[in-house]
Amino acid sequence: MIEISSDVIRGYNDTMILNILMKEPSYGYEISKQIRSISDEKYIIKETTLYSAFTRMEKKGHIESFTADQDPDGNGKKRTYYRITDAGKEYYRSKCEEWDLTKEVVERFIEH
Amino acid sequence: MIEISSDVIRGYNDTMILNILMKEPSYGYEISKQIRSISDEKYIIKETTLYSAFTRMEKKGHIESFTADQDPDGNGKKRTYYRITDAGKEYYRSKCEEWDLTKEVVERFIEH
DNA sequence: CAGGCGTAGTACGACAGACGTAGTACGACA
DNA sequence: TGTCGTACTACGTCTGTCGTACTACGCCTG
Repeated sequence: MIEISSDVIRGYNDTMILNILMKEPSYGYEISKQIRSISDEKYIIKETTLYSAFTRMEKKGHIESFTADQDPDGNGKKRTYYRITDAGKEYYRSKCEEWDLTKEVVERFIEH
Repeated sequence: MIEISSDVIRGYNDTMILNILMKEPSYGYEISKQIRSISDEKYIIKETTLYSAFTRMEKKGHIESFTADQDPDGNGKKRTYYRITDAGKEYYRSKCEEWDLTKEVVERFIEH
């Protein structure tokens, strides 16, 4: 089975994360599971890659973090959630446009 | 105008170069011009990126270098040409397959 | 009741590939 | 004479990914 190498997807980790956050705020572990399932197990993001993406994107102002209880019934456990900002949405949309262009260009160098 | 960022195309520089070398042996400057024109000026590979790709790919055994005269009439000037090897062809084909998969996966995270 | 698994991360250093900057060298052409 | 196009090379920096390792809590099972 062919695997997706991270160098290929490198430019799109942030975009994938943002795509998930466009629907609703979420947190690391959940996002990682979603990427895995949306891609049919074809792409599994590494923990370190994911969490360093959060730090980077928060610095850039594309996401915001907040903590919330793990259970609604609220035992003390907290999780770090992330929410996409307006700047993040803007960035996500530009990345989508960029993708269409990139896809078209790369395709010219691919033989089927 | 949207520009293709290098992180996106990162995993495909080698593939693009190999695509050009699949047709015939070529050399740095010429390959750079071809990438530029095939992509309609949308992707311009940096010199340093290109030449370091040659070194890397030669080490991996995907390409071979040889020198040849710049003009067929042969004044002393030489150029370094590169030729794709069998291993390089194999690698190129696998990258093309990988691309199809990657494209499909990334697309699931893109909104149009 | 001990140990493993799932959940939910953090810390740290290594590495590869792309990039910025700069410099070389030669010929054509104005 | 100087600039443009051709055809590179050298060197150091930066960014993002990855390997490894460690913490901590709760649940389940033997």
